[in-house]
Amino acid sequence: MKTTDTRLKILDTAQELIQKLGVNAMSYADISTAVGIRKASIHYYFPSKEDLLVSLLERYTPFFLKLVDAILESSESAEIKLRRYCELFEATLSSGEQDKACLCGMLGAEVKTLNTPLAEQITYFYRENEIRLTKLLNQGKDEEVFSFSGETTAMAKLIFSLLEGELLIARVHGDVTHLRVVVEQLIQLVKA
Amino acid sequence: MKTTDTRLKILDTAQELIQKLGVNAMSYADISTAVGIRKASIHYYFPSKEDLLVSLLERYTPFFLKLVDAILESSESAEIKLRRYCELFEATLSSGEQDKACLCGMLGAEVKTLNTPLAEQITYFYRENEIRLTKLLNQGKDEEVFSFSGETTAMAKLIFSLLEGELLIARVHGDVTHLRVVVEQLIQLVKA
DNA sequence: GTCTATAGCGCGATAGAC
DNA sequence: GTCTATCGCGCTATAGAC
Repeated sequence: MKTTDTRLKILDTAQELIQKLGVNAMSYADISTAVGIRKASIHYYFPSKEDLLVSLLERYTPFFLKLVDAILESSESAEIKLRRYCELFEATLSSGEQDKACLCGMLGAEVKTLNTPLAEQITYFYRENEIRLTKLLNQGKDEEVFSFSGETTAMAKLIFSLLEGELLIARVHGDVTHLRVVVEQLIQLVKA
Repeated sequence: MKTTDTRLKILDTAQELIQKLGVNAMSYADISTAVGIRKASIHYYFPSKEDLLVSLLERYTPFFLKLVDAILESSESAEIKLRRYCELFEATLSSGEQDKACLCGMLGAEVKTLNTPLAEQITYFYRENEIRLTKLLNQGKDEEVFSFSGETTAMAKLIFSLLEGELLIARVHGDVTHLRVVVEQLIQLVKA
């Protein structure tokens, strides 16, 4: 149906704008231009900006976690799985017109300007990623393809923060290579 | 002199607000309230917001790099130096009223809303940190206190992105421990 | 469901008195 | 150097016609 189509276009555009510019630089005016409707029409679907952000996260988090779960449930080796996981971040950076950070990385930076329900949605995304990384790392240790000192949970936190940070920093450098180099180094570290 | 004093108070307040809220959520009105002067008076010192941001970076980068250089030039072991470097980030997170990210981490997230001179000041900060970390890591390898596979430059990039990312993510989690755990894990990795 | 029109506010910035 | 006053703009949001 046409109505849902508009809703989706609004969500897609809003997400792309936030990943590029940040929440506070994204406006209903920007969205309306890109989608080809008037500002008022956006308010029909999302009365307030906060409503829009909540819907955005309700869509983004399950979507991303499903991708992660698909990787975890595949029959690849743990090393390949970790590479695939990192590629999800690389794909974000270089998808579309490029230069996009993780939606939750961006929102995290500006979290102090958001209300608590939103903040909780963001921490949920972080936590669930750390959980899945822990699983992946444990599996790699069991398979004896990973071998690193320290706790797997600590290592999971490290990897997630690394990728979120890398997405922001490689973007500023204007250099996707930066991310690839770091991912390769990370793989070295977990295997060693 | 009193005039310089006001200028400094404006810079301090602006920096703190950006580290908490982001560039686009920081306003002249916020600064004026915190400093106890009127908006117009801020424009006397910094005609435009961009002027203010440039001055902020012209102060922040040398200040931070001097701290790093002091660590590098000390007579500690490479491990202690790396810990000290990480503590600079931890101090940022938990200084003042707390919950502040790195100034250049924040600006990096919102870089697409800034002009190129500013963007270059930010990449300069990143690059100079990576250079110093490379030096530190090489020294640790020479001392045989560090032992990790892969290039030192790649490892330097990894560490810097990790710390910048960690600052943002630990802040959202509202948990300084998160950063400490990750730093400890990092130390394990470079030594192993 | 999309539009025009507009309210109401906060923003960065400037002019000019003191 | 700091103030009051004000401009013009862009923002989120709402009312009401079609």
